[in-house]
Amino acid sequence: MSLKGDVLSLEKHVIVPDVSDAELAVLQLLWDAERLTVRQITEQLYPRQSDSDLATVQKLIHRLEQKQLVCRDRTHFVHFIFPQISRNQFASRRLAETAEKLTRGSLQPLIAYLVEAERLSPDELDEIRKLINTHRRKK
Amino acid sequence: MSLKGDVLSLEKHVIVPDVSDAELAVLQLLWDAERLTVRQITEQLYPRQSDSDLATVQKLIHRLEQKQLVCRDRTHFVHFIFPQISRNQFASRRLAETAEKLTRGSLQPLIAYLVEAERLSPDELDEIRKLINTHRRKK
DNA sequence: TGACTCCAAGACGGCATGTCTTTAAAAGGA
DNA sequence: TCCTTTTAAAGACATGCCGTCTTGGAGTCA
Repeated sequence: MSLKGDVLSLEKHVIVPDVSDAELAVLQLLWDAERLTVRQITEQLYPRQSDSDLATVQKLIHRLEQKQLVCRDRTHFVHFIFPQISRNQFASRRLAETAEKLTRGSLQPLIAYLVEAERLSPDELDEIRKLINTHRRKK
Repeated sequence: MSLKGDVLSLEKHVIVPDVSDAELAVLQLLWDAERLTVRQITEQLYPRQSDSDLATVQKLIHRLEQKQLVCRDRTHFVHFIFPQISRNQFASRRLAETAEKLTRGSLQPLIAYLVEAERLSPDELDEIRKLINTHRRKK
């Protein structure tokens, strides 16, 4: 598997709004399933599935919709919810923004940590090495 | 300058509490200055320097102290405030925690983004390459 | 028609955050 | 010494966000 993908086509400086824990839980389900109904999401997050649980998920979806992170198919009575951003895009943009805030732009500490703390497999390290090399040649 | 340093001695899974924007502003000053008094911090963050501004900074320091991110030298009437964690440690741990939360452990997207989006200078890329190489040799 | 499901809107308490007030103690100058 | 200023500490407060819950209206189906 390659490290490349939709991450490559990212435009810079696109601000992605932050999300709460509950909102993130909804997004995670959507990223795994591609599209879900509010009931399907509630089934997985709130086993009780009470009326208010359904309403809670509706509210979370509504807020995610306002943030342009999900969208609805409203053609039918029961709406389908779609993620409007990929997990990779969301993660990388949020992380880049956080890094900017914490280190004033220097991303060295994070990379060093990731490499040294053995959070990356040998294969991943190899992929990164290749990425860096091809990137260097382009300059 | 080397990428290595205190980052290398990180223990894994050390949770670092998140901080608010105002708290981070205080930390940034402390990281630049090594140690400061509450008044010195207030001078830079609140030009007015009113009584309540002083108190606000006191409160921020107090909360940072509870989070073990700063400590006080209380031997004199006017306390000196010290950072208890380096900028690199704080940034890398917070970023790693965020990455864990967003990508469920896979850190590939982030690395790929950082490399491709040209958020790293040639020097930084070179440092990372060296890090990876020495790390591979150790295995 | 009646029972059920869904969506939308609003209300609500809890919590974090930044600000402000107050009090007591210490410091420093006249 | 006395008085003023400065500091630290504690608490009160408004605001906004977050997750939850209730309600009302519309659509679906037996």
